[in-house]
Amino acid sequence: MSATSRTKAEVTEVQTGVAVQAAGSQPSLVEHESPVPATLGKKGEMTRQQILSAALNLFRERGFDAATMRDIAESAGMSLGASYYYFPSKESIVSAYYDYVQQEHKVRVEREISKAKNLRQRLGIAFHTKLDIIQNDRRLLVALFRYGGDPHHPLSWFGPATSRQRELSMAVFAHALGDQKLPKDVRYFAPLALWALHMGLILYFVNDSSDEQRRTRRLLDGTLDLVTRAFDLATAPVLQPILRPIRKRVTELLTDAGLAPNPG
Amino acid sequence: MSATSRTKAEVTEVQTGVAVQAAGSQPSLVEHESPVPATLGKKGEMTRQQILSAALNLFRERGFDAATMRDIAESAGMSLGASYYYFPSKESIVSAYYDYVQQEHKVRVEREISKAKNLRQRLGIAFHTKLDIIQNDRRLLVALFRYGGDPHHPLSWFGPATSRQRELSMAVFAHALGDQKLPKDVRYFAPLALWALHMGLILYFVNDSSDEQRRTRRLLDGTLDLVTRAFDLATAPVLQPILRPIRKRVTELLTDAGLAPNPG
DNA sequence: GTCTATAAAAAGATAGAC
DNA sequence: GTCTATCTTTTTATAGAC
Repeated sequence: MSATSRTKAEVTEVQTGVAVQAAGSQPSLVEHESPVPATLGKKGEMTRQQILSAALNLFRERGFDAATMRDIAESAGMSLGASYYYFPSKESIVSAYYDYVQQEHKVRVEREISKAKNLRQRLGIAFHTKLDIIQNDRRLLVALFRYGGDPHHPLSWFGPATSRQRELSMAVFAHALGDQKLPKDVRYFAPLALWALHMGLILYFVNDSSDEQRRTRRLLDGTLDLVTRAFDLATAPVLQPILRPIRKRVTELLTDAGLAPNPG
Repeated sequence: MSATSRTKAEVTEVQTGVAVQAAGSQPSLVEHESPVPATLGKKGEMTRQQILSAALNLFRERGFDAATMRDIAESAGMSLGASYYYFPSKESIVSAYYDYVQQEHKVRVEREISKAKNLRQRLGIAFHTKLDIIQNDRRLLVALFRYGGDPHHPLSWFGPATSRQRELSMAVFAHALGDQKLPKDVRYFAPLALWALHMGLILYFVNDSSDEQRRTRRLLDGTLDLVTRAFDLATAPVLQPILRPIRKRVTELLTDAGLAPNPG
């Protein structure tokens, strides 16, 4: 379990959610395509962060449904109408959170990836840091899965509205793969496969009631061992006569299914 | 909590919801376990079917969210209160639909499985009949995925409330496997794997806007070709030195993750 | 037993004053 | 930018007719 040794300070940063974000390298965690006035003054930006922070705390405490906009507004020390001024809907708060998660994931992986000595460790960092970031947000993550099956909903994982977040996430996994020697087709689809795997693990994670979700961590480590072995097998010369036609077929299937990255 | 030994008074209490909140538990789950209240007379059963039918039509037309209980009741030719007498919530209608799907799936597979001449064809029947049944219900199926990530919700795929449906579904896939010669561990986890695969395909299916979802059908056929080949490889003697330790590891992982069927 | 009619409450969202 | 007041939709619950 390599990347799981978060310091307390870092965890606290995640828990407050607002992420003190040392020296504004990025403008804001919360620049979604939401109709939020781009012209938020310094004070307005503070207020927005207050609302976001209060909302995330409430989501963590009692879940997405049970936390009402009235509660959020009150907890942030303002009126209901004021909070709607900053977030057009309850879901847009979740979207802002998700943007934050992606940004944080990218930053952490880029920071820690150099410590890894092989593919297994790089994958470990990519996956474990993701879980680290969302460790305390299982009740909130429910809202992210809620619209997964609804292709027309703005928060659907498959919809166009979240394509940016999806691609960012896949880019992180691609980065974690590094210059690993892999067959061309494997390399091409690996980020997608890893993204899908990580979504499945998050689904398990959300449902994992074990202490600090250690079960998910064990499952993850075991799965990554197998994934690494699979990558090894994928390059083993003796197996190529068997594997190459299979890879070819898989590539055709995924492409025909419209699942190829960067379509068109 | 035995769903079969329910007195009439208890059922009424549950359905009106009075005793539910007092107890603080989730007795409404019994609705999922006994989809048709035994206390309904012949006429009542008709009425229930009317409501179910009207609801499904509306769900298909405008989706789960847009169809209100008032619409459903009106479409079924009765009052709001009457429909609540038969279904304690909108979601319980979805649950009834899902019960129907399972039952229909079982019946169809049992009816058609004898036509198949090999494993590939048996799997084809198992998967395609499932898609046949839900072919026109993509907008409705959204509601099935909605609570997938919420372990405490009665309709969560992973929750105890839906375990019966899950096991029924896996049993159908196990039946489709027939007496296919497979390693013991592979056979043990195959129904779970096939169930998971079929859930993933349904997720794709729901998001598939191609004509009559032909894309999903193609993806399914290609995937089943690969699955069949995988089963072949799993039994190929020359590959056992490589595969056996991997299978062993996978078995350990799934068992430790609590994903083994018939736990305990 | 079965159903009608209606009320009350909750929560998301908005309008307009300041 | 922030507030108060209000709207709208939906669900839960119940009284009581037949």
